[in-house]
Amino acid sequence: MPELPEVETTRKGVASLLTSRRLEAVDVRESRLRWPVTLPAELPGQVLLGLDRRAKYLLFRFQRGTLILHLGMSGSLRVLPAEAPYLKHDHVIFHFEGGRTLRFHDPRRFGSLHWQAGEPVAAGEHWLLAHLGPEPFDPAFDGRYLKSRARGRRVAVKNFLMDSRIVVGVGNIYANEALFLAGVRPSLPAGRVSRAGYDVLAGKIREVLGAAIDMGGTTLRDFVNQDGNPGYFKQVLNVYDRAGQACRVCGETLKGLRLGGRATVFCPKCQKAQGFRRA
DNA sequence: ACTGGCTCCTGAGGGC
DNA sequence: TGCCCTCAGGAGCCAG
Repeated sequence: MPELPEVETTRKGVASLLTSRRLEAVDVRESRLRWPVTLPAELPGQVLLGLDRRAKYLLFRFQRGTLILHLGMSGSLRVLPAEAPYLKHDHVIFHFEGGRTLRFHDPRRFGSLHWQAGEPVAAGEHWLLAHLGPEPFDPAFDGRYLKSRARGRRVAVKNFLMDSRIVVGVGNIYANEALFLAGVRPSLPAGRVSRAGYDVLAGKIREVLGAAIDMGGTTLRDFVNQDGNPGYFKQVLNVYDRAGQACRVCGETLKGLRLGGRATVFCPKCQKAQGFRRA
């Protein structure tokens, strides 16, 4: 399940292999993704100018438009020689000049592909991207911002942080981890988290995402990096998937619950209602 | 304006 | 060994 670090790792890898290459053909082998895939006839023949990212969307900048790709839950991209055999669930194949192919592989088909015509910068106007909040590494994302957006909100702070209109790129794993490191209880209504709590939270979100990006992304079951090698954990996860086990800090048994339908784990001792551990 | 629940889908994992 | 059941999860959508 690609989280922001996996998407960023994929972006770097694919960009290094395909930037400045001309796309010769696109083979849509399965169009039933999250939304039906419809790509324009004008796409083949264009040169890939660069690869950007907004939230977990990858933005392939072509000469006359932008291809907007989301990996969904189980999606991955690989760059392979044209003659390499296709795998089951290789849904879209992009044939680039020089015999390289980009393959979008997505067993669960929660991923998506859209085309936004026009100058590359116009991709931000696409409806998928229009209402996204700031990137975690945007200077505008800080405790003051979070506190201002949280005023009056009764939704659990964990779900608040996972709302892409508030801040993008904070998936379930990192929401759990950041809340643990900040000492904030996930179920606390967003409006009741203190300004100090949000100051620490903003920093911890950047910390856990940044560390994972630096290491090339943590990985769970489905992630395959762009070279086709299985991913692996490098970052120690303190709470995610550890319900019932001992807190690494205090030894207390970690508790699991569901918030907004998502698996949530926290330490009852380290994560007090209002408080936060020293940064 | 918010909120919580639903939806898409396949493969992994547990129980027997 | 194999079958069946449950469930996970990003994020848009929608009803209340």
